[in-house]
Amino acid sequence: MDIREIAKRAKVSTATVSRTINRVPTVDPHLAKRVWKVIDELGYYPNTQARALVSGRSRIFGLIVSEITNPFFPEIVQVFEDLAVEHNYEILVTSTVHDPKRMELAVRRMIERRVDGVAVMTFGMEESLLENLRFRKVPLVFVDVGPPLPRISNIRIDYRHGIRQAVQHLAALRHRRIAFVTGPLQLKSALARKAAFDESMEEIGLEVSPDLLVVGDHTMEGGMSAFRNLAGLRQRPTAILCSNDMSAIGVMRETFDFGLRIPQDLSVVGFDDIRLAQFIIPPLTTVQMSQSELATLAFDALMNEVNRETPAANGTDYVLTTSLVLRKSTALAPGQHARPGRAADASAR
Amino acid sequence: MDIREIAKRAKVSTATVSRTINRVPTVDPHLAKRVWKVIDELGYYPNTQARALVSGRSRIFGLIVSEITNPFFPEIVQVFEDLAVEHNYEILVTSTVHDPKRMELAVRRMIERRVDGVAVMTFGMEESLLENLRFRKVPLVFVDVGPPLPRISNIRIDYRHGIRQAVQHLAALRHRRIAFVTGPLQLKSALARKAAFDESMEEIGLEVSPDLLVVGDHTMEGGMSAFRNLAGLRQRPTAILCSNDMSAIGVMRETFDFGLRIPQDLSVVGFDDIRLAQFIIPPLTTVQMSQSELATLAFDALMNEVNRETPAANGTDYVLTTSLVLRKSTALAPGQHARPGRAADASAR
DNA sequence: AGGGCCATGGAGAACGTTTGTAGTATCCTG
DNA sequence: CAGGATACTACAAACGTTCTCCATGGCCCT
Repeated sequence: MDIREIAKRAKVSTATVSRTINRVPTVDPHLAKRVWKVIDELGYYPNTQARALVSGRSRIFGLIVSEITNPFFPEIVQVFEDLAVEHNYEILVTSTVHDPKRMELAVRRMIERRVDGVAVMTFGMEESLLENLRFRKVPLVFVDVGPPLPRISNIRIDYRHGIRQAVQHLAALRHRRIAFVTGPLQLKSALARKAAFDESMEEIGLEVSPDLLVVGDHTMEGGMSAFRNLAGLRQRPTAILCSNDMSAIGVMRETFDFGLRIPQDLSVVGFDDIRLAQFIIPPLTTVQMSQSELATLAFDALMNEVNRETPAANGTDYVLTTSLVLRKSTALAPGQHARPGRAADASAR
Repeated sequence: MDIREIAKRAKVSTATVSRTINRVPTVDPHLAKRVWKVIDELGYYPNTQARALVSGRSRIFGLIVSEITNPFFPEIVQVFEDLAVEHNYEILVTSTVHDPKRMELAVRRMIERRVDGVAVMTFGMEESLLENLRFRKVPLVFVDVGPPLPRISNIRIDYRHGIRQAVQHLAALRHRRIAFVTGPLQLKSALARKAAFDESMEEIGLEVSPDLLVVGDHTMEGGMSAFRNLAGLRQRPTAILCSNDMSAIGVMRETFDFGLRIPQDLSVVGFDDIRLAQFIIPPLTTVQMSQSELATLAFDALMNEVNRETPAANGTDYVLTTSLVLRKSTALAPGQHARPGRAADASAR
């Protein structure tokens, strides 16, 4: 069943049917009604591939994430899908699992399907492989790492704001030995988080000794082994800030085996605010980087680019800020009692 | 850049280029080489929509899940995607969020994109809306709930096997008051799990009092409130079997507030074996229903159907069994000491 | 040497839409 | 009532492939 069948039965030309479906205003309302009637009766659904072929727009957006099984991403996928559906777009999700081969393949698949744009939510892995897409003038949106070129948008994340709040929150609770568990250091976003931590500490005159900087990998296991390192220190930290929530959860899990209580014996702060963060015991204080806002910005960026007549020479930037959300995993540093004290001054030495 | 451009530069016809790309064996190796050279030089990628239009096969499979943010599903999506890529297929994932409207829309989208098959992993919600797909002769694969019709496959889940193991495991640990937290009762799979529990209990002569059957909703919050119900009982259960892992995790979280220790004071068993199950404290004993096997079966079912010359009259069935995986959330019932006793006999009264 | 067969390549018709352009009623204006 | 403007509608050419014929040429066999 195709558009011709509809045309025949409605006694009009295929052109009119097409125009009716696409709601071109010049078609006579009477005729349109007749056409719609036939369409409904026959249960006709237009063939998107034929449409795409002639119109040159596939109405598909690619969405590249690094690991869909990482709890951070499903939320993004969900929101992105919602928006896509709403705008009559389809999405092609792909999860690279940190494998350049898969990334390359994903790019090829997207080009073959002639996607109208691609959102790259891998936080700084292998963007070089996307050269091919750029070359073909496909609108792209990155998180932080996109080059300043036409048709390339960036969502700039203000890591500093949230991390600074977290550090100051801990300092206010009289923590002075604050550890930081980084993410994988080849990841740009992990580097940026660490930098934000360093700056925030320096700003309030707190020293961060190398002991207290331990590298993780953004997984729960990474957090667990990070804590084991930290626990082996002569002087353990009283608070740990983690580069993401999964690490924080790993840290918390490991403290359990050491018989430490959170937050009484140790404060823990995460980053991301994945949904799980509010459900663990105790609920995790963390820096929120809204996944739904991120997805929305990415989608809008693509949509804007698609509808733009002439692309901006240096692409467009969008900003996403982060901010601390307080829950139950932080408390006054051990040994500090809740009395007006001068402890905070010590940090100014 | 299209196939004609390649043809011109390689000094052959478009037919030959097409044959070369599709590796039709009748093309002279010499010529083929020449064609490939041009293709590589120009970075030509065939246009999938044009291909799909003429060949009548889109090489897209739909994948409908109920909630991608539910930790059970991302694993399925990942495995399904892997297989799809491997077979040069694309997937259209959609998450219905238990909304019939979204389901209906998803069906429309899939028909418009002319998918070659759809895997419906919603475990028994709103299959009626898929009538439209069946009508259009699109191969479908369901979990348990598909009707016996041509081109409709089913993955039959053997809930009983795993749940029976779980029940017997608990009985062996001398639990007699075993509670069951169900899923949402409109969900077929939840019903099947409950039925398997009932049967398994009856089989070993253990009574299941109505008190101990509490309905949950497959979420963590549901598990939490389920446990609150159970805790209010005159006689609390010593073990709780849950219809899924999220409920179990909720139960465990809530026991924490009641000052109960798991497994010493209460044994908990989940169902699904989501990845998270092994990372919570204590690691959850649960009935495994392998997500990757499920995804693999679903994909293969679709693939088989697509390649079948004449569809089987009643569709095809595949079987997935479940089985208990022991971790740390179960122990001897409280008050029972690890001595050879006659306690088990009591259940035979 | 001539005929027939096989291997291979090419022409061109689909596939189901959109869309520019040309055509035709209908209506208004003078 | 003629003539032109207006408001639609129909025709037909794309879009980029695949695939069915059909043609060509080389080779072998008698």
